[in-house]
Amino acid sequence: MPYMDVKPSDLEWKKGSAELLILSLVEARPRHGYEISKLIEQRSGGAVHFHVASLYPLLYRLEKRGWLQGRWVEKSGQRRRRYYRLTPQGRKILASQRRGWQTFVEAINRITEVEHA
Amino acid sequence: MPYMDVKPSDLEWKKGSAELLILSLVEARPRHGYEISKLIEQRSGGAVHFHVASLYPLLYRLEKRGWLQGRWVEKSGQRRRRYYRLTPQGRKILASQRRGWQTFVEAINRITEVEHA
DNA sequence: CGTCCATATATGGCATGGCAACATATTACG
DNA sequence: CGTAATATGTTGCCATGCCATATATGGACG
Repeated sequence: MPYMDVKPSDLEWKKGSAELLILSLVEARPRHGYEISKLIEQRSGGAVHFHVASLYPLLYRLEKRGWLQGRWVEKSGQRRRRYYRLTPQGRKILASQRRGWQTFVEAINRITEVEHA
Repeated sequence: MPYMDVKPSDLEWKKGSAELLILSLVEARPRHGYEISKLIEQRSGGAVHFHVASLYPLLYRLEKRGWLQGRWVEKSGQRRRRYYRLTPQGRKILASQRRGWQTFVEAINRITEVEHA
């Protein structure tokens, strides 16, 4: 039976938000993919979850665009990790996306507000 | 040259928000597709725009799911219009989606907040 | 020492949903 | 009569996220 799930949109809302999330999380310091995915879950209290199958390809895309720069780090007693840091261009994009997200949310709120009389 | 657009996500953010927008707009009274698309543009100040190629198929989906009920209305001096009204089930879904949207936005904001020291 | 779990990265194929482009009608206005 | 605004509709493409699966390492436990 399809459409049993009352909230299919919860899944769809995520689309496009991943970029902003990742850029934000590597703003303060470089992080690796797995760390980013854990942070998203923790900080959202489980409300938002990005699968690794979405995350890694997205990291490659962001690096390809020059917004992130990745670097392999190998430490004894650890599996190799690829740390991504925000490039100057990425920093500009992040600022722009933060503004855009605010504008978007305000617009959605304005439209979906309960009509008063 | 690809990726010239600094904000590809602005387009992606919309994905999934359309359901909430439409359900909200037919909450107070029945509306037809064209009216809904105009309202979205007006109330968002042009920040959000849904193309008809997204809108009409979505209206059919929502009707198919029993969240909306459509009805043709013909008036002299007007092209025929299909007015959609919110069903009782649709009303429940709308309430649920409003809550879900709030939760989602709060989660995103929490994750993307600038880190304080 | 073997097994299981958490860590960590990677990929092929699928589903969803918005968009561009195109298409059809009707009414109003000059 | 041409053009714009209104109003609905469809086909095919593309971007993005998900599922399932795969590989590899280290630590804990028995």
